[in-house]
Amino acid sequence: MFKELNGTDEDDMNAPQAIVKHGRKFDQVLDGARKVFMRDGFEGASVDDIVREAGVSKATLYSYFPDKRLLFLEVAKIECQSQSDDAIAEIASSDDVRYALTTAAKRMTRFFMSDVGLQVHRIIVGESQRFPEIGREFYESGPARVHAILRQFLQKGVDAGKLEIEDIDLAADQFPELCKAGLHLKMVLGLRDTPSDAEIDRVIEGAVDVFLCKYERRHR
Amino acid sequence: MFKELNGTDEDDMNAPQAIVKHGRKFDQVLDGARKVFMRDGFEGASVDDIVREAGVSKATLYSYFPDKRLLFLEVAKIECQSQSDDAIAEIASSDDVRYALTTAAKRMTRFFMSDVGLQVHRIIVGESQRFPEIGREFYESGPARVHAILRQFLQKGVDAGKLEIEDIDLAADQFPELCKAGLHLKMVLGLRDTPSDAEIDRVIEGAVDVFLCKYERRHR
DNA sequence: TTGAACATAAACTGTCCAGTTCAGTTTTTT
DNA sequence: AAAAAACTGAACTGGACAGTTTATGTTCAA
Repeated sequence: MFKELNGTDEDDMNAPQAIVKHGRKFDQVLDGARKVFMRDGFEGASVDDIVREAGVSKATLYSYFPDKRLLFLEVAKIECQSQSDDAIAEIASSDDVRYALTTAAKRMTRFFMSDVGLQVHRIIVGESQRFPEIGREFYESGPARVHAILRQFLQKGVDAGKLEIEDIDLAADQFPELCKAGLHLKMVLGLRDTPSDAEIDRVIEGAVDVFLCKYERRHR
Repeated sequence: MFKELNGTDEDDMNAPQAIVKHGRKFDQVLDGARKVFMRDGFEGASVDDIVREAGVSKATLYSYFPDKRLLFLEVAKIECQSQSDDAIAEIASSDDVRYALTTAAKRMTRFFMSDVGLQVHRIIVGESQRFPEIGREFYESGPARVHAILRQFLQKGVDAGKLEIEDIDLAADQFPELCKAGLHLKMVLGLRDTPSDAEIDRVIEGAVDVFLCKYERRHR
């Protein structure tokens, strides 16, 4: 992705970023930007704040990134990737369906409720109007991957005769929603503090209960 | 709400707004602001746009509202109220639990997916950092009321022996989440167009199925 | 019909901030 | 060590925009 407009393709084989140029202090810039964007949002973050935080001159920043928007997109992309990467990993590790779902749900939910997870969510939602591509980027690298993995897991359960699901896509959409019950919106709006692990566990247990009550194959 | 800080309580009995002053063109201002805020978001909307849209002078606007933030808060408050008012109304009208849930869910969900509903959601989420009170205002007048009504409905079902629920608050949180499955986030991020009624009905049916499978009392 | 309250247009102030420029310094390469 | 490339800091530009002021016009109640 982001390959489209890349006229000057400096390093052929391993171009992790395009459009943006690299240099010695590239990572400093990215780290500073990440910190400030996550703290203040897109509008709230000034480029001067970022260069101060990054310990870099403004000219350097602008030698890497053509504008603030692209810098933000880069940061957001990285956050989104790290999200789904450590949030799901291997769900299929157990053949006890309930246990596997519970474990995956806990990891996922703890990320949803983390400071970074919430702030990414806030910014993406708030800016998705202004930057439509950021909404897609986020969706593809987060929710869509969760959906795909869950879908595959559920299909396996069906094939093994453990689950009974007519509409797997719907089910794969329902489960993550159930995991948010009551907590997520309140957190996003800043109406409560981080739930304890016990609280999350209770919600997850409820989610798995409801989910499996419907979809677990009746053993007779 | 918003009564707390009202030092100068001009009209005693019927003070629909406080802090803000009234005048002939008050509604014009509010309508224009509503339109522009809903189109462009808080940051994206300039006061000059609003007065142009409202057909009113800037000075007039500032004679009603001390600043842009309060104007936005007023508009948001009105939107939030209208939200829950037409979104839920009377759920308890039927004693067929499945039918009542389905009907209420359809109304609720259609609002979630409407342009206004989505835009309010986007703006509130995006600005809840900057204006913490707006998050609470929104939550109280929307989701919290849904929760309360649903809670009451479920309790009635339990009392009547139709439902069997250990944790009613959790259940009342789960149901609205189930109704969003797959659709809401995609809509918020602008990744798909408004779902057809049929599509919404399918999701709702799935939500009610899952929900009642767990919580409907087994009749034997 | 007069005067008080309301409204107007337009220019103005002050601030904030993205992005640029450039002369000079440091680092890397050869 | 010399040349090339990367980086710096600080000042500057230009534009956007919230909020104010002023001088003038309109409405309506008494």
